[in-house]
Amino acid sequence: MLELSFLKNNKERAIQGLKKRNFSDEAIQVIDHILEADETRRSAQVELDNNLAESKRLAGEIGNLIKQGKAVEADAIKSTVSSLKEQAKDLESSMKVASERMEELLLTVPNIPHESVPNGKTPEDNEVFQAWEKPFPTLAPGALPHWELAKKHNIFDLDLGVKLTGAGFPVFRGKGARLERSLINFFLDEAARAGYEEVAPPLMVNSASARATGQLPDKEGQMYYVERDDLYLIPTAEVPVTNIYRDVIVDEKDFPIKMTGYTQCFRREAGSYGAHVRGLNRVHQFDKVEIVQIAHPESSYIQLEGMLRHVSGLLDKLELPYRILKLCGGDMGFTSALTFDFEVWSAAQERWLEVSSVSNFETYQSNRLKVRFKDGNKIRLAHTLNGSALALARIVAALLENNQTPEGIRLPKILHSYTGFELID
RNA sequence: GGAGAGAUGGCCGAGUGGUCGAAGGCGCACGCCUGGAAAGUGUGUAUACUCCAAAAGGGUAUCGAGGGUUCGAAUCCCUCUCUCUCCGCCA
Repeated sequence: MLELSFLKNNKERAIQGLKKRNFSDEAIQVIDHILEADETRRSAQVELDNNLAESKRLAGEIGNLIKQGKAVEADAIKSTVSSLKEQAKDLESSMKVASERMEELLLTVPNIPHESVPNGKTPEDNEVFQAWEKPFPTLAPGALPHWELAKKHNIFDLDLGVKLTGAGFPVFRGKGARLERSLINFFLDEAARAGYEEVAPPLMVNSASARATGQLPDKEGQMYYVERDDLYLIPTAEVPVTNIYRDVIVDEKDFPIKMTGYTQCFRREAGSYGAHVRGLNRVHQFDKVEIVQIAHPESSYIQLEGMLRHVSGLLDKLELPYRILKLCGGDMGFTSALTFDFEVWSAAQERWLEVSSVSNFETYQSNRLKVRFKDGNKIRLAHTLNGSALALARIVAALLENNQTPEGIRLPKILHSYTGFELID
């Protein structure tokens, strides 16, 4: 949620930002509506505050009069207070109506894109920030997509997942399960080396947490919901890990706060079916190591660059061809100010697969989370950032496809000590 | 799941209807004292919204959450949540 003060003081910038997100002129008027609602709320509050102050003063007077035994005078004032109280009810409700309307509208406004975000409407308009300069792996004729390789080498089984649970829940087996676990350990070890504190959070969160990181109300349909206990299965570790700092006033000395967490992620992915989601390309449950930072506003973009380097390093070590995209205004997530996507080349499918999304949310998320720090006497919102480092399922897909040989799948060197084998045959 | 006890500021802990955003202590910050430190001592030390051009200084709300009684609630009543103890169940 944007800060109201930002809209008040930087209205023109906000308008330009929404234009970059392809808001129509009509839709942009939401800003005026928000400011109007705020104006209404404020004037109602001033009146209410004055009313309550007067009631309080009179109530104190009544106390004194009663002590002095002047019951008649006290009763006279009581009726004044009662009528003040009647007015207060009305003022309170109009204040509530206005502030609810304001918040409702404010929630419909996405984050203002960073100035470097390219214009555009669709994924085709994303800017290639770092291209892959080296050659792609060349596969022997008859190379298989990863779902075929999975069957051949007994790495994972989607049909078995259907039996146990339903479509989109892969069952990893044998060396496939070991590969999965190896990648998790590798990613966590690398994150620890880069200074991220490891966190093993709950896989279910309450609605307050889901609201604070922005999954509610926007993405309610994307999360699995356990009605009986009013809990949501997390779609990403970002939710519980970032919420560690909900309502916390951070000591400035502790910036940047760096945390990493491995979790399974659960996504309903309602309405996405078809060939492009075959195999591990899109599943309901997958493993992911997430990196999260809470940073000082002045240095959050430096931290973002560090996160990009971290993710690049992982892909380099896994010897996977990848490129980095800077997302355009139309393709960026609702809450993000600047997002870079990492895509690995999936050689048999001959397509790029998104394996990481690294974003700076500036204060958009922290405004709902209330992650703040003291800047002198002022309390300011911190910046939050996060990125996948990395999402497992698609990495596995690319590793299988790119490294297939007639003898089997040759794993990159970095994984050998984790897996205990070099070849999946 | 059953029975009981409890929830107050960064922490501990007073406060059972009036001037209580809340005693006292600890912690923390700054000053005095000291050669330096400890001890001692003085001052300050919540958050949100809001008034004021800003600062200074006001106002309102907040004592787990929500509702109610009352002129007035941390204090009384109701609902919910959470924590602790005992029992039951159980990786």
